[in-house]
Amino acid sequence: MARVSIVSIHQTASLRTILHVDMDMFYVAVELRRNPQLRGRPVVVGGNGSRGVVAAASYEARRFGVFSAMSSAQAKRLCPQAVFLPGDHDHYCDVSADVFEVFHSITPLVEGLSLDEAFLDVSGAMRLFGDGVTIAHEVRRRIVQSTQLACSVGVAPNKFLAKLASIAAKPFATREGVLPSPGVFEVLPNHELEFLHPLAVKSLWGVGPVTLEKLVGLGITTVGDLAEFDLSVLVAVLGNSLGHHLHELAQGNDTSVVEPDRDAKSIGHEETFSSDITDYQLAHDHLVRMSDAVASRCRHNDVGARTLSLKIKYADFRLVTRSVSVALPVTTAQAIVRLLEPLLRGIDLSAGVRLIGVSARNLIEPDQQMSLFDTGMGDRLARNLDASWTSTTVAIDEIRDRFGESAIKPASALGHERDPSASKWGPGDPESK
DNA sequence: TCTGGGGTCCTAACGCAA
DNA sequence: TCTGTTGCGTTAGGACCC
Repeated sequence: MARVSIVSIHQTASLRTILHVDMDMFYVAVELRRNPQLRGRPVVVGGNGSRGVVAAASYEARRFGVFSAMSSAQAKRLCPQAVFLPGDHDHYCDVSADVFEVFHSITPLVEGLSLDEAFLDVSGAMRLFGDGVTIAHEVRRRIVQSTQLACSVGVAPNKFLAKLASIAAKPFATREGVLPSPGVFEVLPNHELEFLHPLAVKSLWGVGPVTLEKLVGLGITTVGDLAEFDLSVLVAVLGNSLGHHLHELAQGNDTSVVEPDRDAKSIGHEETFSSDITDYQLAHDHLVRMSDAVASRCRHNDVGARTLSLKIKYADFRLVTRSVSVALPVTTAQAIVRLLEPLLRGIDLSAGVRLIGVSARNLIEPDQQMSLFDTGMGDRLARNLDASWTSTTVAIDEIRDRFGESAIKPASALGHERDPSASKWGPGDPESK
């Protein structure tokens, strides 16, 4: 706790220097490192099947209009001569660990956003290493030395601007060739708006296709337009949270701090099938396999899940989710399957299922579990508690045998006397609506 | 032969308890 | 005892990010 308060006091100091480091075409660069003969050629990493998408494209491939998130099929049409690689997530994780080791050699205040990018709060490291730009060059030098990989670094007084600055620091692919990149780009204090206001409004964090369409409908195309726009209208159109959020960003304001060691909020696994599924038994087999993958990661992270979700994407891309919460966290595949099985049975598979996903949310660490006994269901369980319940592994059968059917109902129903003829799964049951 | 897989955060509706 | 209010947890869905 003491460390957290020191971090927050330090980071709320009025003048911060934040770095956003983004590896250049990370997955592709890692592949080129172990296959140097591919350098200079268009290379695409991503799902290779008929339903795959591009995870990363080399600058040479981008010249042909290939970008991440595009379907692999379209990428092949645009650039048939590209080398398509399936991707090796485990290897990328290993290389990412080396990159993050470099970040931690500069400052402990490192917040990873993904395998290949992170925020660094270097406000406290400047006495040792020099100003923000000097540190940015030092980070680049150390990463090249340690991994032979290139990165781009944005330097700014807050996270949001640092993120935009790193984009400005990146190489840019055009049809004619790849423009050289500065590698480091700084947004100076008191010059934030000069940098920010000419940018397209879609470059703001939180503006995706849907929000962009609404903003364009209001006549807003640049960040400058947004900054001048009436806040009350913005809130009316975008909602309270997003309206205020974007309005603040447009003024260059972002008070969020660099948060090291953020715990995962959910653990999930999902798969798109090469052909659509209509058979319940087959769907059930996939459910078991994915539950096992999720449970295994939960145990590896030493957490139990109080909420389990099932996600189904139909052949026509309609998406449905079903979830169930339990009083005590689960960590076994058996328990997850027992909870999700009834939800899967309630879903009509006849339209064809393209994707099934399983995720664990409401994650609880073993030492937090005892706090469950302070509330609701916990009181009842506690009276029957013995030492074995401190285990993180709780099988549903065992809960049912020892505490009755109500113990596996949603926590909202716990402690309430409900009509036994009412829905087994409470208000979330689609059958009960 | 359009549209992955890993996540986070927000909102609305609803039921229940105080 | 009844009713309305408020707050909270759960559930479902949507938008967004890399």
